[in-house]
Amino acid sequence: MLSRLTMANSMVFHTQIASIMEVLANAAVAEICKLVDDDYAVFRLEITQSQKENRALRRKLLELKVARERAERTMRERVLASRPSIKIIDRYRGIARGEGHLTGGHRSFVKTAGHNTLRDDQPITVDEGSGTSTQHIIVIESADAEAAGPGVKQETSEGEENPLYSRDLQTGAVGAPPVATDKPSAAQDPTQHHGEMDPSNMPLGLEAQTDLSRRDWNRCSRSVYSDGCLYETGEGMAVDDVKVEGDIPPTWNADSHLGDGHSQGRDFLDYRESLETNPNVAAHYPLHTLRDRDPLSTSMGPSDSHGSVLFDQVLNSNDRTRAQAQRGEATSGNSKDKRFPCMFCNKGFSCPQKVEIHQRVHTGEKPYSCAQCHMRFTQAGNLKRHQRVHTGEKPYSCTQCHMCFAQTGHLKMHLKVHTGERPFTCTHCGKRFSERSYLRIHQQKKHSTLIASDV
DNA sequence: CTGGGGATGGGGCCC
DNA sequence: TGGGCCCCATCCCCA
Repeated sequence: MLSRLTMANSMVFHTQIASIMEVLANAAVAEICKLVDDDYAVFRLEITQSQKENRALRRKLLELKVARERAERTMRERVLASRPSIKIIDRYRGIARGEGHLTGGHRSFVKTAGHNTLRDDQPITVDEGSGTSTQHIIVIESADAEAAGPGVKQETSEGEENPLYSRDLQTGAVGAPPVATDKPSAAQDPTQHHGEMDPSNMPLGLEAQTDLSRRDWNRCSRSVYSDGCLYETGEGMAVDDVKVEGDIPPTWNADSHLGDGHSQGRDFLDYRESLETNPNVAAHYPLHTLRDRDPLSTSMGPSDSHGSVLFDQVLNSNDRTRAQAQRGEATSGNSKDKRFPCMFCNKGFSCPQKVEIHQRVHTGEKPYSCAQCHMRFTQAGNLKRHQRVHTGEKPYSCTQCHMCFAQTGHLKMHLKVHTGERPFTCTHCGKRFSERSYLRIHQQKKHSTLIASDV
């Protein structure tokens, strides 16, 4: 009886143990499930956020492409309006519509602003939001052979004739050669020593830039940026280290111009804006390569009254080039002696260094900085000349009076005061001026309507 | 008219 | 000898 009772108690005990174990196990499982659910919820939240970010980035990328296409179309229309017989169909149009692919078809080079090592078919890495992508930038080219009129040479793939040396494409309707109404006679005009250049033969840029010409330039050009630069701070000369492989060019360094009265923050923005509306540049400098260099991202400070200086320079550079061409000063890209073309405007130069210097007009790079005032210059000679401002040196003295000048050109101008030389004659009223700029100002003030009608 | 700076071309030097 | 590199003169524009 006693043993039976003991056995019964034992069974009850075991039953209770089993029950407790089951409860504990259920509790453990429930806790584990709860943990899993919590983690899953967090995981889902993260995924959702990532998806949102991806959508936002995709939308941003699309907006960039649309904006780029719109800017290019605008400039293309302007170009076509000025050269109605030339039609240019570019591939970006197809890209923006999703008809093309950045990596397909013809490939071309891309030059990131501020660094000159160029190679054909060189991929670039663009930051388009969260990630990076490697793209081959397509040079705008005439893709629609039927659209192009007779005589219009289209850019073609590698191995074809270098359009830089081809004048075939220059058959568009262009204006008559400019009439130099503000010029003195050839014998009088001191500017007539420049080479001849029919402005109508200026390469359009959109069509003329070819892989062949670029290779020629690449082959012959060196990268000054990879050379490093010297400092002559002791003499007030300083040259920045301009190794800018894919980085912000020194010109746009945040520490270069903050508060010095020559902030280039907006300069660059304006410059970029000009590039975005400049078909010559836009064809070679895709906007994202420029946006990657947005100085705002480098904490560039706000601009000042000088902010649009570079903007004007860059915007006016093409105008100035055009004006020089009209004066017969621009050099031809097809000359044997001018076989190094600017990748922006196709203007030819005799050696790679000239191209390097010239292209600073477009890139805004100013590697030479003054140690006294932080002014920056594209050329060492200009910096050297500038430093006379600080030294007070005026080595050019007038033999007729006590005047001294820091620049020889100023002395030359000044001498006309004594000689009375006035070689520039207004064709409208006959008034004579010692300098072309005076004549131009005079005509703008007095004969603006006549000038407009001349054009 | 002066002064400062942008930009180009020529020429000399060096490798 | 030719090309790269650098310096300088020069023209030009603009304030």
